[in-house]
Amino acid sequence: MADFLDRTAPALMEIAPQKSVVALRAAGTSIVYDDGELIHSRGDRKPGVSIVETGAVNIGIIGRNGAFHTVTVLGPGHCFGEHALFAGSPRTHDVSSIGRSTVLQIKGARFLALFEKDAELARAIMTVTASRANALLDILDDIRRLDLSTRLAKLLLSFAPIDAPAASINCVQTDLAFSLGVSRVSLGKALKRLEKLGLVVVGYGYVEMPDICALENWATRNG
Amino acid sequence: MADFLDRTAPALMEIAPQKSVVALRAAGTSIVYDDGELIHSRGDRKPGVSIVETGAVNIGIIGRNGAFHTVTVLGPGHCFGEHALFAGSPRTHDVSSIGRSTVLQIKGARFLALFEKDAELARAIMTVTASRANALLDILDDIRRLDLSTRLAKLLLSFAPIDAPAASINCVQTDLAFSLGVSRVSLGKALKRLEKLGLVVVGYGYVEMPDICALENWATRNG
DNA sequence: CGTAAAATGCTAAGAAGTTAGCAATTGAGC
DNA sequence: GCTCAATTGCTAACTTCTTAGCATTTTACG
Repeated sequence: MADFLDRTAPALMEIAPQKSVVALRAAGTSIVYDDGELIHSRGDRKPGVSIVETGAVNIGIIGRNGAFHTVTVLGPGHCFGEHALFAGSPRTHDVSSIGRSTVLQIKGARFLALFEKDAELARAIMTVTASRANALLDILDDIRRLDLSTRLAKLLLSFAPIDAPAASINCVQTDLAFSLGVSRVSLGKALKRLEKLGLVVVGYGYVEMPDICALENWATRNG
Repeated sequence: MADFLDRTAPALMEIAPQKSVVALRAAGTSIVYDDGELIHSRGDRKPGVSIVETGAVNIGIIGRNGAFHTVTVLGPGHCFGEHALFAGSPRTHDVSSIGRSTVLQIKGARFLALFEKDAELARAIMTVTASRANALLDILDDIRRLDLSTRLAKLLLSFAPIDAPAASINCVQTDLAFSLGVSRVSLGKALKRLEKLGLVVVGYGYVEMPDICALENWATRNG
């Protein structure tokens, strides 16, 4: 399940200039994590920036009942930990590995030193953070203003390749429900509403959007 | 109605070193706005950073029905517009003046030039943005995980002075409902629940927290 | 002081979401 | 090809929130 922050915001390693990428790699240590292994815990006070090199990581919170509430999933090139570093707060989320992953770990002080010297890196990390804040504000607005079907349509559209006239995405309803923060039952109902309107086709492990343009128009009309 | 981003995240002008503050003032133009005057519109593509000098501004979205959905209110020292500038996106919100306000307007290119030269300023704006992203993530998590009474308790606590044993805050229920994105009826019910537990006292235009510590404990137990 | 506006309190009907559980369908792997 | 786990579809009872409306209380101010 790739997710909104991974898609809505650019990856640090993709927008940073080559020389900054090299400097980051030199400043950190690559660590391999097994499936499910905990990378950081909420409350940790040892700040640092981590960058996914291979695989993917799950950012979320472990609730009191032990269930993991996923906030987002980050893939290669994406960074995390910079919020806590710059805000000076303890880590706000638990991070665990999805499958086997490689993560570049850079100590807080090292990263800040690079940030001070390298204005291009500074601008890149600022761009990532600003884009994420934007995405979060959007989601918050959507939750307040739009009904579930519309939010679902927007989520599905965010998975579609740009400029494609139609698309089919592989996903299970449980994950879609997670992303939107609702139950599977509610998500199923919302999907059915879209299906009745002819905007999507629901299948086992996939959702098709036969006319992305129509879906976009519908979502725009509602929001 | 001061609001969460104003309280949860530091103000740029307060954490930036004096010399950066001076440079920012020199780089921008102060403009005075009347009550309700529109400062920026959602969709604007002319990027720039704005800093509130006096008064306050309302960040929000004007819905299709014409109603203004407030996202946050920013007071003196706080900046806005940097998301759109760094993310390279059009402005995502409408900004209007609350009462008469003075806003320092800095053109995008000028701000970026300062950002490149002045690492301390870069760090300050990064700190503000990271703190805001943190706050937004927290709110999103809360919406998914906590019931309304608990979220209300956390909101009220965010208005209380630090380390005070008790507090009374001036606010109308309509504004609290807005902040939490719920109706006034639901907010009233949530307030009543807290009142029955003896955690708050509700009055006309104010809410008292006679025992902040007890309220904090209760909110923590629930979330 | 008296009045009007603002704010709160409350009700009722209905919409939407939740949990829990079970049946039916699909597909992956032996 | 069969089996079984994963996934989807659906129902029912329950909870929460919404809208709409009106009564009551409080405050501001002429």
